[in-house]
Amino acid sequence: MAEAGDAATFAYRPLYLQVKESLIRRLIDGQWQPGQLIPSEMELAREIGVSQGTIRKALDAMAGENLLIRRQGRGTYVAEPEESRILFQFFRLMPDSGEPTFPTSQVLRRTRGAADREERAALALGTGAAVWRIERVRELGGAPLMAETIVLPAARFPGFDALGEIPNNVYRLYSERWRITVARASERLKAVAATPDDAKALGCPRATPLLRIARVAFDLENNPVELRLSRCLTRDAHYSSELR
Amino acid sequence: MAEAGDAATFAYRPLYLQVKESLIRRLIDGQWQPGQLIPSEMELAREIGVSQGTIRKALDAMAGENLLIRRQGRGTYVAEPEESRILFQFFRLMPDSGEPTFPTSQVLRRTRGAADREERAALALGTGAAVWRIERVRELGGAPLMAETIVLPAARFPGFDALGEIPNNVYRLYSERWRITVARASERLKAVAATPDDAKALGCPRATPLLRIARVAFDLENNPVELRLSRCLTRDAHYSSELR
DNA sequence: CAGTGGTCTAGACCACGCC
DNA sequence: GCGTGGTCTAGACCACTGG
Repeated sequence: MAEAGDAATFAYRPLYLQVKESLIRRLIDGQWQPGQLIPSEMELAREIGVSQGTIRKALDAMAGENLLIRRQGRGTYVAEPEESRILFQFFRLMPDSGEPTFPTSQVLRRTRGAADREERAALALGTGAAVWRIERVRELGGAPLMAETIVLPAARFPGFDALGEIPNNVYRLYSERWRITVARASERLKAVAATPDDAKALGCPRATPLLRIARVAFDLENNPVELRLSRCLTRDAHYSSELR
Repeated sequence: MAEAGDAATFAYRPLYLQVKESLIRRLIDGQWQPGQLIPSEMELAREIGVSQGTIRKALDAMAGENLLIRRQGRGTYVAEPEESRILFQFFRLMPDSGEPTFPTSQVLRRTRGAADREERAALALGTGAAVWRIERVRELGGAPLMAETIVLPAARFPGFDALGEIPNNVYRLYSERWRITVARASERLKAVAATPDDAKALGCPRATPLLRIARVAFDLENNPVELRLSRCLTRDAHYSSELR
């Protein structure tokens, strides 16, 4: 980290970004675990050999990406996939009135098969790659809200079949069981008509308009790790999006 | 700005936030106009009587909210509602394949009336308040994409009836004609069935599933200034949302 | 070449949480 | 009272832009 200013005219990267990447590497390697208190700014500055201000810029950037949580007076922690954070960060479907709540889940099926064309494209898989598929219904206040299909590359989730019950918060499961951190996700929304299967699962008439959310989730190294297809009833709920 | 550290234990506001608010005030007052080059960091620091670093934090925060555009070597500019920025910032409906494009608009109707319950709630209006309503169809590549109703509080848009043609980019119109800057927007998405009117405007069968976007746009002072109801065909397009 | 924003440093003080 | 992150300052140098 001594060659801070060698800036070969091209490929110049600010020091704080280099520091940030080296710290993200510690998250990827598992050297820093979710929930853990990391060293203070002063300690990191001494260890890495840069000023406290440079460490600060790196940590602030990581906190801005929800990888770290900074708490004045206490320290800096590695972000955890706990319910409330996931709810706020990754779950944009809100009841029309009342507070956002985490829906319950009921798993219908869990199968293994060859990834189809769409799944291979979304998950960057080769032909013939195997995937796990989880189908579940999620309810809010006792009423069905969404039918969901989660598709996981089998290669990234070894021992998936040996798993007992699948919990509601699967991102915590990915983290604890396979050390996979979901860092960001990209969603594509469309309006579709309920298929007979959807109608049955959701208890709605066939061809009811549903909000279809196709989500691809990415890990810390920006590899796609999950494809999720949700078909949502939006009679009493909506997808919330803030633009600025 | 001399009493930087009087911090009455409660109601403490960091200096850079106070500076930021005073600079936002210059935008609201029109002292700084869209597109204008504002004074350099050093000049502002001297004028306001704080360090360059504090000015920087304020300007960076404003740039993060897309109020300013900073360009190394050139200076800091007030953001303008130009096509490409609006497209990127406020228009999340993308073709399934190909680059995002700004759709064309054809205005069907322009009427004035009393705001209904929903409009009053969204725009924070009192009973009996008047609104303008613009109904238009937007097309992409010659095919109808969305039917849109724009609702504006008449009080905020004086002389609206004297307006000639309504341009495609209405945010630029708001800015140039009424000095209203749209700083952020909040959207609620649902799936609905096409009404007969929608079906006619969009040239689709009745009851086709449509993506319904209800957007409320806010000005620099965080007052709602526009309600927009869009019903979108999502056969060849989708709403894009990035979560991190 | 001068001027701008961007980075980096070093040091002081403040607000906060915990003991 | 101590250690943490948060703010504020001052100054140096770097990368980029335009004349």
